[in-house]
Amino acid sequence: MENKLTLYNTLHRKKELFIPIHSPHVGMYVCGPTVYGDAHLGHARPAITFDILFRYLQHLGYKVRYVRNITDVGHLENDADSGEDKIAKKARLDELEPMEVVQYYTNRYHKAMEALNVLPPSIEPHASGHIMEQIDFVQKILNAGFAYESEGSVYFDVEKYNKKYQYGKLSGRNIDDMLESTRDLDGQSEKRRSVDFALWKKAAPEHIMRWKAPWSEGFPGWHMECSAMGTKYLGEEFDIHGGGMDLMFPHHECEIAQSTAALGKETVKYWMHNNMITINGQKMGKSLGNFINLEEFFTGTHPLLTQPFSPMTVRFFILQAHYRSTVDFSSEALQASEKGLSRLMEGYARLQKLTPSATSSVETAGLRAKCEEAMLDDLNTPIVISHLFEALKAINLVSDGKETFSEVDLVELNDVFKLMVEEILGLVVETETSAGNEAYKKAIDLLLNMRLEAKKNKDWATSDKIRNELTALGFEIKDTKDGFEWRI
RNA sequence: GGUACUUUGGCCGAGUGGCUAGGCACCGGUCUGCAAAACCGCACACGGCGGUUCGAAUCCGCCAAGUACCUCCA
Repeated sequence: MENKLTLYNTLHRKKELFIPIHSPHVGMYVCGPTVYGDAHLGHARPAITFDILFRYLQHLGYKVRYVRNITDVGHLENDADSGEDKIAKKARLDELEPMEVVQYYTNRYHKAMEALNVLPPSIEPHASGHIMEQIDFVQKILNAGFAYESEGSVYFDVEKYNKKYQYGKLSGRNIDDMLESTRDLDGQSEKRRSVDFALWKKAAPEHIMRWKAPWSEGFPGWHMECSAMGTKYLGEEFDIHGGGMDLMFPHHECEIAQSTAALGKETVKYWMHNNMITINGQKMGKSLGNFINLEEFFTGTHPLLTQPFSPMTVRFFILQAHYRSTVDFSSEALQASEKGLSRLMEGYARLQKLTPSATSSVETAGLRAKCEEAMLDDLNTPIVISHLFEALKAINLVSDGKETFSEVDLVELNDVFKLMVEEILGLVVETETSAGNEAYKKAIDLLLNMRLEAKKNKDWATSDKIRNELTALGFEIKDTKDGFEWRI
């Protein structure tokens, strides 16, 4: 497969040419949500970022197996290896079975992703459904000598691992510094070192989520699931592992250590991380209490929002920034995106209705190559969008009858827009298509046709009455050369 | 304290050693019965101080401000 896709590899801090291990197959693993609460804007970012990558790799002709997990066990509340399981806590508070909590939020996550037009992954494994694989993985690490048992729990021996391999290579951390800065906190823990992390935890008597293992009845450590499920479905070596930047340490660092310890080799070739979303310059995070649910965006029911924003607006907003930049949220920025998106989508709709002329009077031939080039350069979606807007100027001029497109150019332009807008950026026109909706649309058309008649007869009073009252109801009426357009 | 990153016009947000990113807003114009939409034009941006260079916002150094990670978070 010939292409020049470059991706930024966090492991080496630079863009690298993407060469799959087993072309044309590509294996891609992305850390999914811990399902103990509603999805928020922060969840939308990796989902959309890696959705773009998934779509684009397929466009390039690769056969992609995309695995995105659901974390439903092992993710603890507090410092690495103590505190309550997040799911269990939510279940206790709501008086539900843990799996009820999991199912409820998984369903809601799917619904939100669908609204954002995020394609479902090829496989969506649950941590709780892969306990056996995780136990096996822990056993492998023990057998390799990089873990120890303590009071029924199993911990990863970071110091010993670091003597043979390098712990901290992904996040750029130095183990000696880490040991030094935390040494005085050590003492009564069952861990030998504070930097060690849990592979298996013995369950406390009141802990309801528990499974039998050789060491105790308990549950796997948080980092275990990704190592076990990633290698199960994608093999001991696979191409891409993605996730939010905040997962780089400790989660991904520990994953690397686990896999390398158990298998004796590097598992992931390209590590990719999307940046964070900020609110007023501050990271959106659970502990800060400043995160906004996706549903609140869609309904506009959050104090920071001045109005509802549609899923496509949110998607477009995220795509207008590069995935490795932080993007600062504000109602103002969202409004700008909303307007920009509707201009883009209206222009695209107009394009599909244009009629060809004998020749083209404006140049748009380079659009496809320019868009591809931007995508190949580490998925530069903002540049793709800027090229589309430039082409939009030509489209609008032709639509106004000021310029012309030849049939060849028109077909090409339609093709590129369909490819880039719909298939790669995944932007779709948001419309409801029920029968009642159709009838309602026809009724509006009828009214506007009556207005057209009135205009012909220079009956401005009637014409303005129709337009003004529709405007008052929230419609936007635009007169065109030979008719009208409207939207709500 | 350690590590990393960021700093671009009113707002958002790309980018390259010399060539207009783009969007939104504002203002002016074309069009229109009036408007809206569309189109055209407009602001002539790159944290500060030095250095490298024929030339730097883009490379290097120092400084300043901010953010993130080092605990859970996408």
